[in-house]
Amino acid sequence: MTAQRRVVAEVLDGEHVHLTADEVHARAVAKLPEISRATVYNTLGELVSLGEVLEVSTDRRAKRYDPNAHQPHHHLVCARCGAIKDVHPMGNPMADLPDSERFGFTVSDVEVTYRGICPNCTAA
Amino acid sequence: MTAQRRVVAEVLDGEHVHLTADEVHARAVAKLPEISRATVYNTLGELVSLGEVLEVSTDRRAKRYDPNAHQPHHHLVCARCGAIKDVHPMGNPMADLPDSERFGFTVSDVEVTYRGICPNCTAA
DNA sequence: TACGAACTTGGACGTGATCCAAGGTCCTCC
DNA sequence: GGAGGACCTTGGATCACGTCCAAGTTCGTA
Ligand SMILES: [Mn+2]
Ligand SMILES: [Mn+2]
Ligand SMILES: [Zn+2]
Ligand SMILES: [Zn+2]
Repeated sequence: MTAQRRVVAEVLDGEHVHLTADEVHARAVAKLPEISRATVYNTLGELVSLGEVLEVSTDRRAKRYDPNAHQPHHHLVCARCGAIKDVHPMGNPMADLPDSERFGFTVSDVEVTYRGICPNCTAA
Repeated sequence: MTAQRRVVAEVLDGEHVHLTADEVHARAVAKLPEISRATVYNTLGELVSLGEVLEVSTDRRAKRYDPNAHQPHHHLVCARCGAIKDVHPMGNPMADLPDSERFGFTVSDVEVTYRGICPNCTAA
């Protein structure tokens, strides 16, 4: 556990957000000025392998890193400004895929992304 | 309607597949040797705007172009080899998001991606 | 035939991510 | 304390994918 890794972990800890690697880097630099982008990428990659942080790809821009890894959830994304909310749809989407639609796959995961316009963007 | 556009449309027509722009280009070149990548990108972009073709982003690699634009469906993806199947889960995932989980958004779309291991990759 | 709109082309450019060789830190063993 | 080595960090090079752009081409119309 180096100072660099601690800082990256701190940036993500507790905050219920979805930051890009560059945003994590910017916040890390505020605490440890000389931390490099490469180290931020390395550390984020390790946290993802450890299951402490999730990668979220709601658009084709930068990946976002989600520290809310222990409570399963899905995402609601504003198509205009990119704002992201954690959501918990009812039911179990996995159970909604009949065997006849599984083509022999061993299905292990399902990811649901809702899209729409957020209140801010609706007002503007 | 130029020869180039016709060829791109032909490559996608009828086939129930999910090709990358490069794969479309490769197949187009087989029919019209001097078609350029730029034109393939332009034409795919137009087909997407017209609603004739869907963009599918199941991973962070190249976008895939899906001519099955008229029947709503979701995708089942092999985490190992990337194979993609069209699937039709039961129920309406949109209806499963309670108002209390919408945060004032106007929700217009939902995208469901199942992940697992395909029979080929399970065998190997 | 002359003109102009629309299309095509190859290559330059942009973004996000990964790779890599060099240098630094720190623990262990003598 | 000093040498050795494992592991980490760094900046810049490189990569993949996509977009942009200026120049050239095609083709319908007058
Ligand atoms: Mn989240
Ligand atoms: Mn499809
Ligand atoms: Zn918004
Ligand atoms: Zn597979």
